[in-house]
Amino acid sequence: MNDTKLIDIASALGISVTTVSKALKGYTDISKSTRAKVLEMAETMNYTPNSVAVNLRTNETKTIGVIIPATVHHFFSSVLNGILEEAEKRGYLVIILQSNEKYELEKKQLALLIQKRVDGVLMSLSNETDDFSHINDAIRKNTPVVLFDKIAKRVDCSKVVINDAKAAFDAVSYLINKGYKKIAHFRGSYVPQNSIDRFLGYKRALEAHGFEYDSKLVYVCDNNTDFEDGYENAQKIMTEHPDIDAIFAITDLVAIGIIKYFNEAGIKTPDQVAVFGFSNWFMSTVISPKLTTIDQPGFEMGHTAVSILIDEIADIKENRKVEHQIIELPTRIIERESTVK
Amino acid sequence: MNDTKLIDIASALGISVTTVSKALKGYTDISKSTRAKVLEMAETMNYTPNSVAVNLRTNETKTIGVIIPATVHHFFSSVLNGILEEAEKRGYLVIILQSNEKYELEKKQLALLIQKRVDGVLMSLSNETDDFSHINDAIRKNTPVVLFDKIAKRVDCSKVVINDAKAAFDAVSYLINKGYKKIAHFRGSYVPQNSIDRFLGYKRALEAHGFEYDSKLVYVCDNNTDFEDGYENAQKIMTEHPDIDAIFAITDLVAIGIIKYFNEAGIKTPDQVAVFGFSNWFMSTVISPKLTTIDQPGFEMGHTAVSILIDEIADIKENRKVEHQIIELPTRIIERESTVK
DNA sequence: TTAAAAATCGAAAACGTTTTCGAAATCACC
DNA sequence: GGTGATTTCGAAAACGTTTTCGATTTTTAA
Repeated sequence: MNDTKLIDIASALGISVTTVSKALKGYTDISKSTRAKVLEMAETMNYTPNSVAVNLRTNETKTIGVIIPATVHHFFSSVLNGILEEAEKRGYLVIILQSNEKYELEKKQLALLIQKRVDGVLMSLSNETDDFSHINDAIRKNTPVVLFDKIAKRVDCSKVVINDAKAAFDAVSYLINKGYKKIAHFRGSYVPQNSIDRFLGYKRALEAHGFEYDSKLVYVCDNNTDFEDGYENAQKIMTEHPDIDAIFAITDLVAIGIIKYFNEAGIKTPDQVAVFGFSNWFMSTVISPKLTTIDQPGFEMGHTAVSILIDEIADIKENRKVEHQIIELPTRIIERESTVK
Repeated sequence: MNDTKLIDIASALGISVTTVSKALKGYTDISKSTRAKVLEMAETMNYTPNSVAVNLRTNETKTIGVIIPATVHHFFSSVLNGILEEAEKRGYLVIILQSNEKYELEKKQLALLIQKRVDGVLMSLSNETDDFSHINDAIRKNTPVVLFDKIAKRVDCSKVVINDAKAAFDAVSYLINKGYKKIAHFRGSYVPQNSIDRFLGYKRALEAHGFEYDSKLVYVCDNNTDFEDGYENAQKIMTEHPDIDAIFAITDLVAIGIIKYFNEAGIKTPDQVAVFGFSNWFMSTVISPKLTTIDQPGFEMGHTAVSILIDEIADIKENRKVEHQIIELPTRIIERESTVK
């Protein structure tokens, strides 16, 4: 019922709270005999320290906060797994918050976390976020922040990302090298950085290989909860530009929508039109034909983000200067059926 | 840099900490004028209370813990979303832990959470768990626990579940009513309750409709991370029992594996063999033919679990007697292509 | 035997709040 | 102007630890 505290052990043994505390923490100025007695009594009384009291005294909570923009799905699931695993390994607990792509909520949640005295926070920015003062505030208050995936270049902190532009460049170059001639792009909406970067990678790859960029071959898919967007735009592009032979989609989800339409419309993939996705979500092996895509290492991203954060927490605690790192995780092409004839 | 505390406001205003605290919390024994001064000063000094100190004093953390057995994927993603949304609405933070289906880890994590003084915990049990003393311990220490999805009947606490046996019964009855005559079952491993219950539902449905149960038509799929298990067992059953005309799979994942094999082997679904899944994961609409399945309301499960937990927390705080509830969320059949000829 | 050194312990302050309870000041009323 | 009621404030204890620093005891060395 009532948990036992230091003072319970102390009075049971007729010694002071100080001695009990020191004995439990292995201080050397306690004799082996009383130390043994304390340990035994703590064991039988089933003592566990009250973390809240410890936190107050030591001014650290061994807890990190995580703010993700979107519903826990697909890519963020992997990141979350990486975060949880590494945090567990390092002895940290993790508090999760979702900003639902809202700047105001993100700001409020960050304030909540630092009020909660988390030792650090991991964030992936909402699509709306273009003011970063809340993040700078947190850092100024000595709560380190590391950004992952959806970052802002202008804020001075550690980041772990993939190179979206390069990954997209590679994808489109791959298609070109495979002999595809008229390659469309189904892009995301205009604000998020990775949407922009993937689009730029597409454009640059075309230009680098002497293809001319045609803005009419770029379609916008801004719904990222189901594949209807890809489906409908696939239908549209095949009436407007029936002679395309490949589509680079911003997301596996969009790519799935495309393939579903093609399958229903009797358009052969990849023979008539190849499809290239992005992220390597689980379902990309479920669809038929299996989807060629870019592997986005979510698990590693979570892992290294936590790792960097905890290192920075230690640096701050020890009054060392913290060196911000920008880690760019490698992506790679996963070649499957949707692009090989 | 250094956050401001009550005493900073107090000394800036030349009043006591007590008065500041009371003013901020709206006590009525503070004059409107000093209250206004305090509020303004708190605003300009950018005061936010130190939650750790508050927690220590008030003995509550406004935080709940969640322990899930498996990697955050598929079904648990939905549950997690429900949990996060409802917790946010009720003003609670949530700490997430994964037991990786290990009893020892689950036990350790639960201890960690109550040491952290979370106000309550939500758990879904690991497959290994068959001793529930850790849960009873938590409850005895006045930390309410509510179990969801993977529960234990023998522990006395609130639970939110679906009726796996009934859902399976409904699924198989549906197949029978559709005219399928020889229905196999791809079950899960032998320990988890829902694996057992779904199997029982299958068996009872057969018997209830005058079909005879044949244990040779039951195959075990105990790998729940990919669909290879379903794929391989589909291959196996079609050589051992080529005359089956339907399979009820314990999971959408298994069902996907079956369909993938059928697609590759030229076995028509549903014309030759119908396939019925379980859970209504996103990918069940990605596969072709689209999968008929049981909708398992993960989001609602998370929602109501949090709701019940927070109510119990309040009950305990107010010294009311807590009444444990067993909530059984409704499931329903989602009819798609894989079972309609 | 004695002085110095080492070993062992505990009082007390501190972390930042909240809340009880009593004191002081102000008010209302006759 | 005196009494009682009301308003307004603050001292202090409490939440459960950790850690400093000094006090006491024991051991060692001469």
